[in-house]
Amino acid sequence: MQEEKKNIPAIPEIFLSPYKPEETEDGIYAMWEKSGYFDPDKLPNHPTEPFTIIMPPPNANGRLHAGHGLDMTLKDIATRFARMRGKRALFLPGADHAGFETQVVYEKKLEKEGRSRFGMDPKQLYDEIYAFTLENKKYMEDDIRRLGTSCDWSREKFTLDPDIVRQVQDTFVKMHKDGLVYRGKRTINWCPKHQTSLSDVETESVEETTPFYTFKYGPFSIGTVRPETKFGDKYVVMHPHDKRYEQYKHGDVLEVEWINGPIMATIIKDEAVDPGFGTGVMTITPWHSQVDFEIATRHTLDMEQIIGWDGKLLPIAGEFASIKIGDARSKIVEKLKAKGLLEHVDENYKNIVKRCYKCAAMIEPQVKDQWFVKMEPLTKLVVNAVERDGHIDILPEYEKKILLHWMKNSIDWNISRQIVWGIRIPAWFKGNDVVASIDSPGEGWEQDPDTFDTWFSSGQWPLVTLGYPSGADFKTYYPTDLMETGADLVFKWVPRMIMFGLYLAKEIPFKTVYFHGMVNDANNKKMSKSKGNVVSPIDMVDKFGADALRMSLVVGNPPGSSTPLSEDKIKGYKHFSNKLWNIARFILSNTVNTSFEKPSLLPSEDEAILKNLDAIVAEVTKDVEEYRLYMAAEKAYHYVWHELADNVLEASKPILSGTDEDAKAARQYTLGVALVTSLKLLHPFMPFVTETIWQNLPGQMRDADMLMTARWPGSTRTTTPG
RNA sequence: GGGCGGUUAGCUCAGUUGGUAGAGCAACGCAUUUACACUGCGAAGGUCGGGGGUUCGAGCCCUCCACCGCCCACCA
Repeated sequence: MQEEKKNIPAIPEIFLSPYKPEETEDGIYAMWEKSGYFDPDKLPNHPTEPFTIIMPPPNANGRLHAGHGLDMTLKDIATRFARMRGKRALFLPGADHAGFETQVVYEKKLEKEGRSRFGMDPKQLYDEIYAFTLENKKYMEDDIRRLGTSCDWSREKFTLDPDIVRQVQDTFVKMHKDGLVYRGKRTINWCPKHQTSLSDVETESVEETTPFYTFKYGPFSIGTVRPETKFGDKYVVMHPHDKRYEQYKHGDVLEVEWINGPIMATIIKDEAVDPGFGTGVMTITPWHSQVDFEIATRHTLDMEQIIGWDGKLLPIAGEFASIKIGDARSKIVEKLKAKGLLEHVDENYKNIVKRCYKCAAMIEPQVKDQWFVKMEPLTKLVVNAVERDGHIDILPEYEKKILLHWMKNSIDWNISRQIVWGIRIPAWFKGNDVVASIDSPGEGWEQDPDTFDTWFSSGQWPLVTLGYPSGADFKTYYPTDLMETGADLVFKWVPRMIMFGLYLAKEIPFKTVYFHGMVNDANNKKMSKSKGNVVSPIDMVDKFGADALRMSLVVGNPPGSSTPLSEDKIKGYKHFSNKLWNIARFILSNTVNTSFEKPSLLPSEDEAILKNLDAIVAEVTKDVEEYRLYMAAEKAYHYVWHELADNVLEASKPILSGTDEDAKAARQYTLGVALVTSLKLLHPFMPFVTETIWQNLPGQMRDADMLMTARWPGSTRTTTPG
């Protein structure tokens, strides 16, 4: 045995033990990064045809989660493929200050320390969150590196970089001039805990069972689920054609006994009332209900605030003033009952309640002066571009329907946020005058204290990261090739980017949108902290290597669908890394000192092996080109393990140990081609193990110093390993 | 209420323009030989949710039904 070991030909020592990703990955990444090849302008051979992916900037307030793992992997596969195909491949990384999200995280931290943002100096709060974010940003960036992401760090952008802020503010000023933003007193979603307004996509509608009360209101019976808002209800509304109430005329006034004594009620006839619901009569609270607000606007009725910004009843509530609305309901019902005004309670009534998507506090509709984006002219641009011109591919295709449906039904977008963590809105007030301008218009003007909704700035991300409007990168790399992001962003982000791209640059910012689904736990259940089934991608990298994680996220995971992530699956691909490692070991140890010259006459068995390999190369290439990455990965995997290793290598053993020197040389050549081609095919999916092997190949097998910049295989008939 | 998916092996899911049903995991049997036990070989496992239709041919296209899931929504 010992004697035989000595006869094993000399191959690099690293192959004598199993593949150990934990010992090589960091070094390989450092080598790539140091080479400068992540920067497309520094690539060898100076390619000209650009290929661009802008990274959806991860929130800089924490570590990456499993979804980010998938996110980075898919984009990195596309980037590495493009780079190997000789494109000027740019993958531009970023970090998101994530306005409201980060502020929520920071407020929790403050709460733990027994502090509160209310009453804090805004500047100090901003600075504290800034420091907190920068610290976390580093961890997030390290995580991106650990996954093998080949992005150009020299171009990294943060959403609060001065040039980004400047351009976002410029856009606002331009939109104001174009009449696309306006200041309006409108119903907004107000979170009383965080004391800020929220856009519709930042709220969650949940069905809940709430008692439905019917009260006596003068001669009428009115229904409500929110008695605590009813103090100011001095309008009673019914449908104009409702025969039951014919005797009451629009504008009639009558005195009714109500919560805190008699009030004067005015009859309003409006078609918004459904005569078939309840008694067909309702009172309205315009300040705290969208529907009521619209009715009141139609008839120019008074509106009065009942609930304060802090979620407590205002003085209009009389004896109930300063009580939190959550506690007020039962007390008010009791009083109305005592006054004999409670007619009926339906305990099983189901209605939709809106809650803050971060803290689940009940959203209080409030009327507030806010900045709104006038959506209709902009969504029209998007619908035209997406529907008619078809200059955009959306994967999976059905997401296009969802996107268009949303664009066709969107309502004006509230972009004001009452938080400090974000880009300040460049608007100035003096008395009743309003000016949109980056700099102060002069003496006595005060800037709007509000900041932009985070999607207002990230909606311009593909533009601003490339230096719109005049940057050199913008000219070279815009529009980008691929926007790959989570399917949950089909509303929040993607349509807004298209909107801004069309509005500002007159071009859709990307040619293809690829939506990935959720990464779930092994049982395909949503990961959540409370369920304790969260899998950290970095833990998996530590345990099985980045390549194994990447493969397990990609294989069998088509666009749009959710994928289960299990340790078993990742372990399986770690085994595959090792399999590839041993394939290299076997081929190298059987080809020591061979020149890899193509023999003048190739035996038919070798021809067949190469022909088969060509077919796989063609299929994988086509699949990646058409973004069927899940299939490309599986095919490459299947070929390498179950064809190359199981069949080709096994069949080669007798030839390699035989006495027919011509057949042996031919097979050595063929195996060399097969190894090099396999490494290239797998590189975009498994960059670390393939590059590690590449670095240990003899020079005559390599066509580039780094596999990362090697040529993507075409037909093996024209390829030699050397 | 509106929109969008899904239903294929025990489990998790692929299946590109319609052309002999696939993978991984699990389970079963066998095997230590020029790489690899983080292995190899083999066998087993499916009336593709149900009905109807188009077609020479349907997992795939059309239609109806059932069940599961996701998203959106201002009936008080």
